[in-house]
Amino acid sequence: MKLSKRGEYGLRALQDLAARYGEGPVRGQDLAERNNIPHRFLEQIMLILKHGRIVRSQKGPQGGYYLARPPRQINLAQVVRLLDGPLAPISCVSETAYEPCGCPDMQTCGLRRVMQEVRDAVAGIMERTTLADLVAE
Amino acid sequence: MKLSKRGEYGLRALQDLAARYGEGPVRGQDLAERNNIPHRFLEQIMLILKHGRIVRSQKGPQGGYYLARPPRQINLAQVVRLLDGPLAPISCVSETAYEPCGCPDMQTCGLRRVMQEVRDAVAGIMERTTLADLVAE
DNA sequence: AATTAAGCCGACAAAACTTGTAGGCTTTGT
DNA sequence: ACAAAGCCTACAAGTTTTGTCGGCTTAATT
Repeated sequence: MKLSKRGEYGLRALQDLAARYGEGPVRGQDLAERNNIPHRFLEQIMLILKHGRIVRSQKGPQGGYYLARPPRQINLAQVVRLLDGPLAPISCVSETAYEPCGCPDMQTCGLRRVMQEVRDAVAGIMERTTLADLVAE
Repeated sequence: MKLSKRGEYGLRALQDLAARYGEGPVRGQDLAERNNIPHRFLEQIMLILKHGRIVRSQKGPQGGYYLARPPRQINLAQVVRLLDGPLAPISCVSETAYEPCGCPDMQTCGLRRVMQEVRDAVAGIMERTTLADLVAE
């Protein structure tokens, strides 16, 4: 049930960007140092976030990264799905990556019911929480 | 946020054992076949569950595995923690395996607050759900 | 125009974890 | 004695994670 470092670093960097929203691009170097993230690793993560249209970037001196939308419009589920894949604990309850599981009868599978409940709880929290919520006091 | 096959297989086997609680030992072979689990892999998993005092076993012919306690007294959190480790998405919100994270200020870390919420939701469901609930119609 | 600071991109690599398999041992019922 | 089961350790292939590296492109500044 773990979030990868990639996911954690990405969310931390975005939290940082959200706190500075509207102040122009933030250097990857600064993001890395402030949040104790290996710089070159973070670079890769920011690239994924860029391709996922979560952030935009500016090249050259005074360049850096900034959020593609206001913090309120970016929720954690989008980010985690992008960096860590589906939220569901097992794929037979995944909304975004469904696959049948090996249980004898899917209708009566108690395990499936519970895992569905877990998925819904996690997705619920992550979908209603935005970067703005992370930054709010 | 995924559960490993090890965890999934273990839970499936326990669900099976719960459905047959009181009927004596169930052969590993049968558990494996009914639930589409590789037999030798399941053997390892059952061993972990045995050492974790979730199941007991009987050697020799007519031997097999059975629950160490009534299904109602075994919750999913115990099992998942044993087979898959801590429930917390990041270790700084783990009850069973706390470690400080790299965020600048732990008190004001919004990410930590949300991950705490996720952990509590997952742990809540898993702790209040027992093997008996899995089997109930 | 040259310099330099930044991000972009692909390749690579060590380490850890997952998902098993295999061999041989021990226990126990018949 | 025999056979059926679990116990235990070791190993191994494949995948994922967690990065590192080199070089390229873009753009601001001098």
